[in-house]
Amino acid sequence: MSTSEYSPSEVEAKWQARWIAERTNEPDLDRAARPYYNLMMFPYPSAEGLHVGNLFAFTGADVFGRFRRMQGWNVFEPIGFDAFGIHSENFALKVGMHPADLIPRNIENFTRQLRSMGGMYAWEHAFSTTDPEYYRWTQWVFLQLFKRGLAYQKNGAVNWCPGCKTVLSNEQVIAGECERCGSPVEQRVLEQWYFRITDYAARLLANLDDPAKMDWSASTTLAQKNWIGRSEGAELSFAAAGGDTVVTVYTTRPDTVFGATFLVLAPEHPLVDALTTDPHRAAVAAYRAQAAAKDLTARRIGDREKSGVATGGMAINPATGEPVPVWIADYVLMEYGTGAIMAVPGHDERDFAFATTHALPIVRVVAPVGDAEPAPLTEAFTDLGTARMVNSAQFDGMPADEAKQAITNWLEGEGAAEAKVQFRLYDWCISRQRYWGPPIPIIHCDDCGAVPVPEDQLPVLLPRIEDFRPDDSGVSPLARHAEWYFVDCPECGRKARRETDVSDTFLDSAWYFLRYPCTDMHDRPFDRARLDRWMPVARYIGGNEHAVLHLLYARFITMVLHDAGLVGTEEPFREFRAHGLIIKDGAKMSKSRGNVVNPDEYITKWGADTFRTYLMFLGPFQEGGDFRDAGISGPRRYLDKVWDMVTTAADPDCRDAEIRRDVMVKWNQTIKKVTEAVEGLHYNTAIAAQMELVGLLREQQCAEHGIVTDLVKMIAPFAPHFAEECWERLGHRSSVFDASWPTWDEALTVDDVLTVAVQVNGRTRATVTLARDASEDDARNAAMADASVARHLADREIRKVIWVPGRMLSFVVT
RNA sequence: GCUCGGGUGGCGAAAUGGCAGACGCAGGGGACUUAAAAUCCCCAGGGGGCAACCCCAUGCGGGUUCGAUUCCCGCCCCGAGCACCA
Repeated sequence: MSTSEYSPSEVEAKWQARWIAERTNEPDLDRAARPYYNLMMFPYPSAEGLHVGNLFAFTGADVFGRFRRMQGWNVFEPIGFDAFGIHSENFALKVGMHPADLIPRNIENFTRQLRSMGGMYAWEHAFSTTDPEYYRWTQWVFLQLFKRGLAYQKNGAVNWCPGCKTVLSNEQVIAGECERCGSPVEQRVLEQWYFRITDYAARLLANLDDPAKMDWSASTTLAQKNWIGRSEGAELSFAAAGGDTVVTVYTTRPDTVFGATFLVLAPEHPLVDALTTDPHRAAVAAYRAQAAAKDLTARRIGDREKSGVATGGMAINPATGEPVPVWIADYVLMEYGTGAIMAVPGHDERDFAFATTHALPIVRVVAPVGDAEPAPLTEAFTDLGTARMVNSAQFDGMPADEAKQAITNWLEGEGAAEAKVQFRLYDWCISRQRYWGPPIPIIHCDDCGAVPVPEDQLPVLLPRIEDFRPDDSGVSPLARHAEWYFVDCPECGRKARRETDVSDTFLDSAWYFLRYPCTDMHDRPFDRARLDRWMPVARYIGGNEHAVLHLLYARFITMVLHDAGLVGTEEPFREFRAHGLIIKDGAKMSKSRGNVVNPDEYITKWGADTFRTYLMFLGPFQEGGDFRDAGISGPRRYLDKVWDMVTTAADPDCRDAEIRRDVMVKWNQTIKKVTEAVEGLHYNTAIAAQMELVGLLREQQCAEHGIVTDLVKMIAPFAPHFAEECWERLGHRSSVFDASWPTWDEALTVDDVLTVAVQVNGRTRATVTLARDASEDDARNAAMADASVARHLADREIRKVIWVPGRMLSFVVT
């Protein structure tokens, strides 16, 4: 290989081969002294290959892993493929291939691309979620939840996409349409499998605020909190007039109970029949039918007209003792709270709109302090802060936030209230009526019910069938295959049927990080002792599009396995950092916009190291950046300069020269700045700082061996092949990633002369050069001696002088 | 509608109370070359001035401060997420 010309293709091929041959990136999982689990979200291997957005995320995570490794950690950086699911299946249908043929091909292409970018991956631990050796244990995870009563079946109204012919989660429905194919979504009732994640709501929420367990990007933590949606309030009882039926409502504003002028039940509420009087029966039945026909999404986010009908029934307000009418309306959701509300139109916007539409009474019970004669309401008054109670009997005059507690206590004494914490989170539906996923390991027997497949009979292999296209029946294509469908019941031996739903891909990805360190084990999914060394994941880097679902499900599954004594840690990810998005032409990269950039051509043209450095340089990693290929020549020129500098530094005829003080200072400053910037994921400024150092070295014509050595180390996380080659040319035999990260001398990060700005009335008028330890008087004398400063101070009286040591001197004059 | 980000040169960006625009791209001028590429040097927010210098400038408007891109209040625009959660 030429020593004078930098040839990325040669350098990269050489080091990629050597890393594999020497197992450079395969830590000893059982004996690592300082284990550091560096995880990135594994990709879905699409037919299009990795795009620049993927590469940006993976490179950013890899830079951090390499940095930690040079700081002396034993870094485990695995990679794999999340290859089950509707994406793969729909694409296979579209191109007329079988996913079992398509996916290996895609994985091969992804593997090639991931190798070419030079990630520090422990390839010996790679897997695909579609490997039977993996999904065997995904099924096992299902059984652990089943055993603990956390997996159950229920009939539920679900979103049905007639295009994809499958159930969609609420978050896959965008404005009433399928997020994937755009078909209008319908409502269907199906029996499905759910995980009881709501049992864990309080713990999942509490841990978010426990710094001993979690240190996550603030935006991600916040998204999870909002998703779990804890609220505090009370359940209040309204006795139906003239009967023993009691309607229980949930409210977060028990202070407003005196203003509750009617009740609203969800149309599906079980008490509707009992409360409806004969004259209203027909209207109620019609309204319920209409609500049932609406798909869930239209009902959730459709027009905001507050429709509803009266039942004719009345209930007694427990605070006022007055009868109030009971209505039904589809703005009240059966899934949340008790499926019934007390409507307080004076202090809730939705109730106000409803009362206005249906001419129901509005009573004000909270008013701002200072409103002597509370004005009639023209809109709901929802402020709580400084408000006080009115029209509320013995509570009048009390601050509203105090009244919340006081009224709950009072009604509790009357047996009509109970304080209650409510969560917005709902149970996780894991059923998919599709083909391309792990079959749910359950056998349905007419005598024994839902029987788990014995663990020693796992995996329940997904059979290769050619007619995997879903139909309109709402049943998985697997049901059409009798030889697979009918089995003997594991308990009684009689003829039984397999569960034909497959599980959600989010289940595959809810535990994959537990499998990575244990892929060599074939008799168990993972090993407690080995996981105790590596878990929790030290740092997880991924996109904020998974802030809620994936990250919450992974936390939930880990928590369940922890409770079962199978995993030592309750929280899987010690640190999580969300990366930004790569924008092109002002928009997120996507196929539909036609602005997707294929990284291959850039790697071929510029080299992976240049491309990596460019991606990390174009903007702050946690915010993303704007991709434009014009900028890539900068990082390449930078590497070329370093290459030349290494050539000089490696020359034995090039004697180490005395290092000038300012170079010494810049060297130490750069190490400090780069170290701190990489630590904070400010990769763009870390690279900028290195460039500054290179600029100064070139200006001084200095290629001192020690400085160049440190520079190569600092480049290494960004341009790993390049750095290995430079390292070798500097005379080293082992990997640069086994060298230690450079350190700096704090005393040498400050120059012995400083430039200090001089301001007069807040405007900079001059700069003066001072010794590092100059006093205020020194600065003042130097400043007064400056002609410009003197002019601005002439004929003025100095009222005040502010001295910021080493930075600036400010005169305040008349 | 609510929540969270963000708005700085021609462009990507930096600076989180102290010289706004580091670093890089694109641009202009020069050197080298028969020429070009590559490389190197210089210039480069806007305006005024021969110049020393001066004024304006970080989405808009106010405020705090000796000093504000940074902190506070109000508004506008862009992006992302959530969506009748009682």
